[in-house]
Amino acid sequence: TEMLDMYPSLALGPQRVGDCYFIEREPPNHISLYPTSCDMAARAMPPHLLAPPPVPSEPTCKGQQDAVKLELENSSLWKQFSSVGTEMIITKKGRRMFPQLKVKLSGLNPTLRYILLLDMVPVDASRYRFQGDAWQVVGGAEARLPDRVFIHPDSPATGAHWQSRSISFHRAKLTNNTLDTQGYIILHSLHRYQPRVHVIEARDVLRWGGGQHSFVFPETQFLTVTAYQNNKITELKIQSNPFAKGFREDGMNSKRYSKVGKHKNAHQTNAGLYSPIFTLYFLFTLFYRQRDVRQKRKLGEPLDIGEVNGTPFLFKVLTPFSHHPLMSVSMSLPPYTEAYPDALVSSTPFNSAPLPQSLSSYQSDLSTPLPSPTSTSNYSTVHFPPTISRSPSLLPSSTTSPSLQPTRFTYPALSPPSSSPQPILSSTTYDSTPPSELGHDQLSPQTPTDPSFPTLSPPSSHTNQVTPAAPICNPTVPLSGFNPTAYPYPNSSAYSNISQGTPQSPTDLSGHPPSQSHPAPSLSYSLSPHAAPLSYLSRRSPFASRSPSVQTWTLPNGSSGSVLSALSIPGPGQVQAPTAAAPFPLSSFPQPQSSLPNPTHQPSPCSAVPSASFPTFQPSASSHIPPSPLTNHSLPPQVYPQNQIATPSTYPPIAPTEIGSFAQFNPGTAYLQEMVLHHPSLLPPLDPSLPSCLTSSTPPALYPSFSSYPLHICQDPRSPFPIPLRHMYRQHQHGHTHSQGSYLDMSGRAVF
DNA sequence: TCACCTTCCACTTTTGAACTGG
DNA sequence: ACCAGTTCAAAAGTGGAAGGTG
Repeated sequence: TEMLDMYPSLALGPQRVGDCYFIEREPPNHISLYPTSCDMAARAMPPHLLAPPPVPSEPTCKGQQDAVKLELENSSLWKQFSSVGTEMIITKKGRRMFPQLKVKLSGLNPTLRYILLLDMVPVDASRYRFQGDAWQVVGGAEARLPDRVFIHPDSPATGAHWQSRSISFHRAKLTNNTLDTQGYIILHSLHRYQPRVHVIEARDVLRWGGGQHSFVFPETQFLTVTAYQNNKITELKIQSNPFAKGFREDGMNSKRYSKVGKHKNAHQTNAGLYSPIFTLYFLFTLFYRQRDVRQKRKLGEPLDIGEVNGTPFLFKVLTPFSHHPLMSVSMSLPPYTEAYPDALVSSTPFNSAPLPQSLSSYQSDLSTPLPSPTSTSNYSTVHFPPTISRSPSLLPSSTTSPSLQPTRFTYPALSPPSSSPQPILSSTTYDSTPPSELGHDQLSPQTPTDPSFPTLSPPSSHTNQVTPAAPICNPTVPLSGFNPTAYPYPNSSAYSNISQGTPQSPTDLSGHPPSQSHPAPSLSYSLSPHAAPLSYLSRRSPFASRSPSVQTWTLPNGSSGSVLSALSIPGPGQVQAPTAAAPFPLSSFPQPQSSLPNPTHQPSPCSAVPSASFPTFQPSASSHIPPSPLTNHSLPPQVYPQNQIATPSTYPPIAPTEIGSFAQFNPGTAYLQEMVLHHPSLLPPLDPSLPSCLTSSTPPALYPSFSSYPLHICQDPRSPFPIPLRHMYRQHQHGHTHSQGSYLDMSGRAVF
């Protein structure tokens, strides 16, 4: 009763008792490094036992309409760091991230509850070293560590709650202590990681996963270090991080001028970011009313799960041992054992998703629909051939902003099938660079900026004026020629442009109305049914040229262009097709345009896009970049049948390749293509009978970026609960505070 | 010797209990 | 007794420096 009071919509189905939920990470090849009994049991269970009957959803495209969007609020700051090569300190005791991951959610059902998770996935399988002002690959990555997920302290909270404020994951800590017991996210030093944010619908404590959306912001990639390697990063950190004020030489707080100007700052708390409730009692709140928990704490009474109803509930994260970027991935949703109330179903965007594995749009790279127990034939599986990445080195050539020149990175490149290197971008046309977004995110005006990001250049114009990018119209290129293998994850430049996309009208980049003019190209197969058109703008770094111009790429639109707007993809404009030696055929697609007047101030759009769908981007330090095999568009598009699993034998050798600035998120290993597989026993099958927003030409959903490390939510048929909630509660009592958020490790333990 | 890591330091911000007043 | 606002010491978050480790 109390629980129902707390969660009015909570309706505990009898069959749920004893059930156990997991957030599971599964290796692409379904080989779990840490297979658990629960997981094994789940897999052993017939699909129909795991996947409840699909909830009758409205035959509408509401899912699209209400597509969940996640925007990176402090995108400009991230871009500044990424332009230099973001480094994150990891310590034994745990270190927070800076910049913080600050996002804004929208598109949620205000009445439903959601859980926000943060995790980190390796960007590649390499270890790096900072040498000669550049990051270079020095070997293979170390064995993957137990994955841990940071649960936002507000979780679970209603959609209204999440949408009413900025969401910060600043409390998440990174550690290099593999034996960490605090539950911090364990990372290897000198490795590259990509943060991911997951939004999971939690209708009630026993029914998670009504919808699952994962978001990735390429500009948030970082390299882990125990001590800063690049002094440019150090400078940026000191200038940007309030805690580092003591190291600023200019100002009253400089420790060199210690005792001077020292003052306590008024309470600049993050009030509003975190509710005083829920947080650390994340799981607890699933069973208790907050006041009950407080009361028990006051009385010193232990909180035992048995006091609730004996329903085991847990999240589990499985860590894939092997994580070759090309490995297959699988994702599953928690099956529901009972249909949601119609009202709820209709009110939630997730439920309307017709396809089981839709990577819906770029708003969210993961949108998991309700499972269907009867069908498994529609699992969308895309197997991408090895990604070829061989990018020409990019060296800072300009002195425009010497203090923050892009750091060169050398990434391992997968051997291309083709021996003839092709420039990813052989020729570029530029338009005016949008004004800088400086002054944002605590950056001082003097903070050197890297022109690599459109928002930062030109350095001389640190104004808030918006200089809308005026992408040159790109001749429509048949998408049929689109070769997924040639399009690794886009670099940050593209995103930076996207985030600052100028377009504001619903016309596509080529001036065509959204969605019809251009038939879905062959690429569409790799896009989710909700996939939106994607365009990229890349600006040449001032380092390379004083004549800023813009490259705009538009990817095929897998479905309606309306979704694209969520990505804040640059607008109107046109697509500048790569000229000579274009890595791939380009075409302009309908591009929903942002309604925001000032694109440069828009939060960074989530890059929740299938990595394979991104065109390879080459930092344009030079317009005469040596050809890259990766961009060899002569390679025929390869479409793999669903359920096809990539075999390690297909992995190309890794060869060190300097691919330019970290900030550029160079193509290649940074975002390797991934293929999608669905867990046969856990994945909700696609019900063909369900209404779909997809057009007949729209291929099955493609699992988006970083699908190699999917976040799984599955139901375990067995009830044993490895760790009593009371234990977690006690941990909390003696450990972190509620507001610190909570972590889940691969073993299913919640660490507070 | 070197790259990398750990620990400590001095600084700052954040936090929350204690206090105060209505 | 309760609530809201303020105060302030402790805790926590910073990068630098020195030393340790392999």
